[in-house]
Amino acid sequence: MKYEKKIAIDALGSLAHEVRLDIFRLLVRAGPDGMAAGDIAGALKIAGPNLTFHLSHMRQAGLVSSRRAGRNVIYAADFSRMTALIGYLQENCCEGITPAAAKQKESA
Amino acid sequence: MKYEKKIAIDALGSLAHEVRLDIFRLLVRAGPDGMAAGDIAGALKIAGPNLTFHLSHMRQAGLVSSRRAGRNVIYAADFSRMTALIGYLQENCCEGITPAAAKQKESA
DNA sequence: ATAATAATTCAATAAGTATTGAAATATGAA
DNA sequence: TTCATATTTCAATACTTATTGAATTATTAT
Repeated sequence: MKYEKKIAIDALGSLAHEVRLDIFRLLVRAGPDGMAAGDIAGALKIAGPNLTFHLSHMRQAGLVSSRRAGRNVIYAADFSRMTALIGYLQENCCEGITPAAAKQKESA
Repeated sequence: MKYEKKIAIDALGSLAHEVRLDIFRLLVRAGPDGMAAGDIAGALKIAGPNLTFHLSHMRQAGLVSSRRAGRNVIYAADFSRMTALIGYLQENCCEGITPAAAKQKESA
């Protein structure tokens, strides 16, 4: 499979679950500083092991990064993967429908 | 769950599979006229029942529409769901990173 | 060193998704 | 009507993903 497509599918699959979408939105709102795993668990009421499972999934998909800070592990949204995904969808799945593509079409 | 979020998750899940992403991209390229199920199966080398399974999935998610034409059933991409998905992701998962949002931020 | 807190790993189970081949339905042609 | 083509339904199986509770590892504080 083409590399770019695999990246896109991994990101799509990672976001296609309520818990993970909630996590990602929370981390987007938290910004670059991110949030401790425990705080995410508290905010979304998810059990520890389940949270780890979903965060690992998202990290594998490149949607979040993590770093340790004392006994906490801080997770942060990785925006570049998100914008790459949107770019992929616009280029491959829209064909002149989105504003950006429509603009291109206009000037062609 | 919020309605808009459910719609987004369904669309994400529907696109998060190689076969379905391939189908969708094929239908996007085919345009509004769409393609007969058999032609999709031929182009992507998918067995009939499996194709039906994936197309049903996508129709349920609102990504494709279908109509019968003689003995063929024609499937077409539904662009509005796709653009709605991109809009959702930009609004909820990007926070001022995409060009559009950056523009808004600029003028704010 | 001991205890307390934070997070992860592990193993078991439950739940959901994908694929296949055979059978059924729908339409059009001879 | 009978036959051929197109698609779907069905049932079985295989595969993947999600959830839970118990045990483990990592870090800090006493």
